[in-house]
Amino acid sequence: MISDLTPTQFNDLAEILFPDVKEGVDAYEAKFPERNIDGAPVTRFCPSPTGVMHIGGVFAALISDRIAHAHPKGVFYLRIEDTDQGRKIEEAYDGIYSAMRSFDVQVNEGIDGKGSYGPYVQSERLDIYRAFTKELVRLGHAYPCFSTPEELDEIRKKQEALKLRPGYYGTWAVGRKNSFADITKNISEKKPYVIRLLSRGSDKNQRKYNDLIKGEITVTENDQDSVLIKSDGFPTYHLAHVVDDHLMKTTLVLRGDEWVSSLPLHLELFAAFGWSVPSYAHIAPILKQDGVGRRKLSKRKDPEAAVSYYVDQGYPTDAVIEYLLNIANSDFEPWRAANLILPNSKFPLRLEKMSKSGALFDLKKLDDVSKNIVGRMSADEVYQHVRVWSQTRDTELHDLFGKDEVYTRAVLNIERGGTTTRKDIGKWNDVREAVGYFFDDVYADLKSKLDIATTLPASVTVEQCKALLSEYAGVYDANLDKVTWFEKLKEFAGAHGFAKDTKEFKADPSKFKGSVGDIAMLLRLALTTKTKTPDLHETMKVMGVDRVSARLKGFIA
RNA sequence: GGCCCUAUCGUCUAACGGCUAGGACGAGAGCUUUUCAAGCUCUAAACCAGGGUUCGAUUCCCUGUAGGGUCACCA
Repeated sequence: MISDLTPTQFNDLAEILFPDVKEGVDAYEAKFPERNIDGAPVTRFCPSPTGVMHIGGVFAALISDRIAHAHPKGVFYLRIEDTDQGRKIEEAYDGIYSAMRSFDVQVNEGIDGKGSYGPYVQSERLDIYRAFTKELVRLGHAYPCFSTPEELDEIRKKQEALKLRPGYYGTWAVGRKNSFADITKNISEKKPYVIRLLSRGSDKNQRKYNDLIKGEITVTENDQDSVLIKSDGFPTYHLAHVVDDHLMKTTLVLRGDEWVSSLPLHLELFAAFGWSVPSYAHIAPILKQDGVGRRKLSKRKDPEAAVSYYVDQGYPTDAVIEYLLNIANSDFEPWRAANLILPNSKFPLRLEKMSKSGALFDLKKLDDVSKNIVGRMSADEVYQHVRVWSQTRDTELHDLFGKDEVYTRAVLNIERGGTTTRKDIGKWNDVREAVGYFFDDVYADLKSKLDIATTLPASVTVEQCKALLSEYAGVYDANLDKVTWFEKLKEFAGAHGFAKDTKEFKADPSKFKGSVGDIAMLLRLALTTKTKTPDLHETMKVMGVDRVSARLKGFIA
C-alpha cells in the first residue's frame, strides 16, 4: 500500500490545496501545442540568476545552440530558473542576457520578448506549476507533507545510525501515513507544508538509459518522495524542469552532468504525468588544476571562470567560442584548418564525440587559438575591435587610437593581410604593449626608462651609437623597397666597421665591431625602445621619415 | 560510506581487436638577407595496475587503484 488515501480523497485534497487554480492542465496543453518544426531539435539553456555568468554556462549554451541549429528549423531558447528566492541576485538577470548577446549564440526565444511558449522566467510561471501540481495530487502522485526540518533531521540521524540510505522514502516517508483528517486539520491550522512526490519506484529496480554524451548508463529507479513545491510556494528544480520542458516542447535536454544522479526522479515525474521523455545529454564540467587534484572552475577562486574575464581581457568572442568548440569536439581544429574562411557556426558538432569526463581549462591554448583568429583579421577589424574594447577599459589607448586613425590603421596593417600572419596580439589587452611605441607620447615615456647601453655590442661605446643613429637619420630614405633598403643598410654597416652579413661576421668576429644585425637592432631599439617588433623596414615606413629622423636624432642631447 | 560516471604524452585528444600509439598547445634544439612573431626541420613526452577472453588487447570482461559527480524545502 503506497498511501492510505483513496482516489476520492486525493481528488478532494487537490481542491483543498489549490482552490484558486481554475485553469486546468488541458488548457495549458492547448495553449502550447506541438511545434511545427519537422522534427528539428529544441534545446534550451537554463541558468539561475545567482551570480556572474560562468564560462561553463557559455559552453552549455554554445553546444545547445549549435545542436539545435544544425537543423534549419531547430529552436534554442533561454529559460531563467529563479525558483530559489533566497539566492537570486537582481543584477544577474541582465548579466545572463548580455552574455547571450555578446557571445554569438543564436537565441530564438526567451530574450528580447521573443517566443510564444513563455513566460521564460520561472518566477512568472507559478500558476502553471500550481495547476500541474494540483493535477499530480489529483492523480495520487503527490501529497502535502508537514514534516519540519527538525523531524527530517531526526529521520536522517536514525538512518545513519542504522547505516541505511538517508532520505525521505518508503516507510521513512512519514508524511505518507497522514490520514485525510490529519491533513485537512493541519491545513486548516495553517501549518506550513511542502508538496512531495508520492514515489512508486524501488531502488531495487535498475535499467539502462542512453545518454547522448555518456552513452549507456545505469539508472536506479527513484524511490524518494522528493519535494516538488517548497513551503514558499515555489517549485523545486525537478518539478519546474519537467513541467517546463514538457510545455516548451524541448526535445533535448543538455545540462551539466551533476544532474545525472537526479535523472531517475525526472523520469518518474514524466511518467507520473504520462508524458514522453526528452532526450538527455549530460555535459562534463570544465575543470581547473588545483594542487594535485582538479576541481570545477570556481566563480569564487578563478577569475577565468567568469565570462566577464574574457570580455575584459579583450579576447575576441570567436576565440572563446572556437576554443570551447575544440574542447567539445577535438576534430574542430583540423576542420578549422581545412575551412579557414567558414564561420565556426558551420562546424558540424557531434554530441557523441564529446568527452565523458571533464577537461582542464587551458589558457595557453586559448591564447594560441585567439592569436590565430586575430592574425587572420584585417587591420580594420582589429582597429574596430580595439576601439570598442578600449572605450571603457583603457581610455588612454582609446584616445591614442582616435587621434590619428589613418596612422593607427597603418600601424596595425604591418605584416598583416599577406600570406604570413602576425601572432603577437591574442587579446585587445595586448595591443598597448604591442604597438604603443608607435605613438609619440608613449614612446617618450618608454624612452625615458630606456638604457640604450644594455643591448650594445661590447665593441662600441654609447657615444658612438648615438652618433651612428644620428648619422643614419641623415641617410634614411623612406622610398626604397625592402631589398634596396637592406642593401643600403649593409653598406652603412660596412662603412662603420660592421660586417655586411651574418656569415661573414660569424666566420671571424674579431675583424668587426659587430654585424649588420647589430645595426638593425640598434635602430630598432632607438625607434621603438623594444627588442621585439615587427619588420623594421615596414615599421620605419609607417612611422614616416620625419618621425624616424626625430627619434634617431633624439639621443644626442 | 551508498549509488553513478571516468581513466592515452604536462594539457586537449586520435587510433574497425592488428603496422615504429597520431595530431594540437606547451617545452627544448636548429634553420632564415636585421629582432621578435610567423614559417620550416628536429627532440623529449602517454596507453593507471593486475588478472581474464583472444593468434593478437590501449581497445572487450572482471578486480583493484585513482579522480569526478551525487546523496537539500540549491540549482
